[in-house]
Amino acid sequence: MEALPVRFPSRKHNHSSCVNKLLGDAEEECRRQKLRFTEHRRKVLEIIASSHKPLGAYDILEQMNFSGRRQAPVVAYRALDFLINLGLVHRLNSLNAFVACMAVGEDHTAQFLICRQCKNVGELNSNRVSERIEKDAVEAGFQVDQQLVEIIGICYECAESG
Amino acid sequence: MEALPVRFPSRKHNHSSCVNKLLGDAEEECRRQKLRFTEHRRKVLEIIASSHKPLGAYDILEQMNFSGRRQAPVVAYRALDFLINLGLVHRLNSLNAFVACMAVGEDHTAQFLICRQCKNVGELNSNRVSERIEKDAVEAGFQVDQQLVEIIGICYECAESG
DNA sequence: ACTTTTAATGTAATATCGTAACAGTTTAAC
DNA sequence: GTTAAACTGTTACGATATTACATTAAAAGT
Repeated sequence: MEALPVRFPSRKHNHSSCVNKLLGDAEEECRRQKLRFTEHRRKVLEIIASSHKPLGAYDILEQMNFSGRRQAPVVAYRALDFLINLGLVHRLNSLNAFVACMAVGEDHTAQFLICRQCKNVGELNSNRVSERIEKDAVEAGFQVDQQLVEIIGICYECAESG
Repeated sequence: MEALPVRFPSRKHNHSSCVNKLLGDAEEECRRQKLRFTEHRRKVLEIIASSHKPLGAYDILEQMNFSGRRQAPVVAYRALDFLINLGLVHRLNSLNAFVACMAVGEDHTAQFLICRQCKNVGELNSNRVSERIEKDAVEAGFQVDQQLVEIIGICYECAESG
């Protein structure tokens, strides 16, 4: 059996490189799709990618004060919508918050692992889960467009350190 | 293989009997656990149970004007918390809305089937899904406390009628 | 190059969802 | 009947998200 693709941010992983990777992916994806990767969008992605803890829209907004000026909420939401549509950012419905995607471009279905202790969020990309859901829904007469799976619990590192 | 337990509200199901069943279950459950099934709680449950479409807290509030007087939001939220803890009501995170439980007392894990056309919500109680999620999360080093699964798509009846 | 069209931004206002705090009342337990 | 616990009433507020519309910037067509 092949390994289950899971990304949970380790305490010691290299953060700046993972931010850079995501920005690079974003640029490439925008070039490919002929979309504009504007200042706002870059900034929002950068802010989200710099945290593996989910951020609320207003948290993001607070970090957008480059020009000293406070931006209107809609500015953050517009950039978020864009990034979500591109698959670079995910929305966590149970938290009204946002995280960077950890599996860009892999045509993934994601299940989110939300640690209620350290608040970090990981991404489980289990096709077995998504296929099981798909199959059972279809068997129940339901045609699936979208799956939202959020799993709340305790991550490995938190379990270890008590 | 045994049948997959799924409840999707048919267009022709008997609504008043399903409301009554839920109220009965609630009364019994409260008696058993020595909890108080107060006016507010009964009313909120009745309102939710009378709709298979998810209702927002403020929708519910609007229907609570028995005494002609408008209740404060907190009144609805308090009743909802109570009913959710009892397992009589579920919260749909993707919609900020609430639906009555369709499998009271069955010690169920639920996956919600949300029809984006008719807006009805069904409940899939697939142990295969919940076990698959549990297993894969554990394999990924994550200890699961709670699963939130919301499936968005088109229900059988809407698919049939185009 | 310049016009047209489309996309993105700026800005204000407002809608929607949810909670804190605290005084008062009812119910259950002793 | 007194005490303790749970529930209610009320006010205020905090948090999340969208609408609407005027303006500016970029891309596409000629």
